[in-house]
Amino acid sequence: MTEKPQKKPSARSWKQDPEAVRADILRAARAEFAEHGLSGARVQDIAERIKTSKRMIFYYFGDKEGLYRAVLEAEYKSVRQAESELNLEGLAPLEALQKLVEFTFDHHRANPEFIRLVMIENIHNARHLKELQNLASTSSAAISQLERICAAGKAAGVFRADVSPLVLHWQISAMSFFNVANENTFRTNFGADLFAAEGQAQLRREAVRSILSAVRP
Amino acid sequence: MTEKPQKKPSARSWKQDPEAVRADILRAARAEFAEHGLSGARVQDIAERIKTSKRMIFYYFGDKEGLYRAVLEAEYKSVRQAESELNLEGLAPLEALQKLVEFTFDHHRANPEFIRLVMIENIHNARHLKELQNLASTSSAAISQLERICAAGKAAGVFRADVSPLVLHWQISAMSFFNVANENTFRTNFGADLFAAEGQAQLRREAVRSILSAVRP
DNA sequence: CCCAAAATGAACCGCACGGTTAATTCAGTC
DNA sequence: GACTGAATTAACCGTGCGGTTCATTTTGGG
Repeated sequence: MTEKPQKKPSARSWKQDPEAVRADILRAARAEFAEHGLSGARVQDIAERIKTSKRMIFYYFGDKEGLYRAVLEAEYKSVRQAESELNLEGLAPLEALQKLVEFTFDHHRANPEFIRLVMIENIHNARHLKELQNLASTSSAAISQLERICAAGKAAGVFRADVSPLVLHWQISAMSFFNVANENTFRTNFGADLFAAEGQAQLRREAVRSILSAVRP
Repeated sequence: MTEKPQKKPSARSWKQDPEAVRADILRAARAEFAEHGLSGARVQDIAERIKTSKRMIFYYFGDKEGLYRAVLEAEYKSVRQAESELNLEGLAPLEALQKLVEFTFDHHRANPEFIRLVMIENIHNARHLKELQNLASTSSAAISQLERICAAGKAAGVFRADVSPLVLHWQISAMSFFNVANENTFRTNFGADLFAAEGQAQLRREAVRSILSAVRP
């Protein structure tokens, strides 16, 4: 379950690889927190997911909330990293916007654990997220992408003059997030069709359509 | 905190009003579950919110999950009731659709406890919602409203021929739900502007715009 | 080889929390 | 006004869980 890349290949090294243990704990904790929430997660169960003891978790992360905070921070960093790697250079504004919507839609779908952590964090009124000041600086790359796209779109006359990048981000996030976050209640209430392959393709197309048609002058 | 309407005004009646107690417990439990989630909620705290004992809760609802289920069911019923009271008779399709979006947006904003219960239920993969077969029959009134609007809109030639009421409901719900559910993380990441009065008005307008412009032929 | 510091293991602790037992009070009935 | 069943209270219980103690092993430096 846990290969250790150990930077210094100290030959017969057998145990004692703090960084790998830390990383293992983080992964296991992410899964456990995403599955059961903060109060629902059991420290014991996190330890049992990997080959370590409860003791180690408190040793490295202090307490349960400290571990939760570490998971949250790592996850946000990783997601923002992925966001920043989307390259929209050289695309016309409408094309760029379409690609951004499709990317966001797909990226949310591909990262349900992150979605669940954000849901959980909202249940807690973002109390823990607020304490992560390291994150404050790196405000999402998606916003700056949208700002560039909007500026270009307005300059080219293909966007309304009063489109707001922030509102656009809100709309794109809303559909992409809801699609994953509320899948279970939605399918229970209205059937599973929208969550099969064709249904998802349709929702993706319609999300693109509603965003693109809303920015037109 | 808890006036009792007692059907039979038996003069000096002092206590012993089961229905009122049940209703009190339900209200207190809704608040507690909405605030802390299923595992985070404390039965003791629910009892302390009103003037009753932990024992009463188990007496009336069996166990913690039974109480949670009762809260969920009552809340869904109440929300569907409110939905069904929206009257769109005599409006042109586009106007009707606009009213429906505005109503949904406002209704979500006005019922944060319901939103939080749905979030919590999604964390639990809708496990408890699925067990509420009483609800299965009464599938949302919003869908049938949308079906009527879409039929009229297509007949009048103001809607695309392939708009799907279900997809439309998905989009409207997504924005309305996200707006409340993710307020805390969104404002932490991107500032509070969108959640002040003017910001909310703007989001409401833009939600309407994106839906209306997406159904046009 | 020795020693201090870091890392780990095993067993333990206090208590909060869901749930129960058993006794008491109330409302209506004859 | 004694009887009955429903409603209510107070006290209790078992244990799961977050967190700790203490001892032991491993690592790296002189």
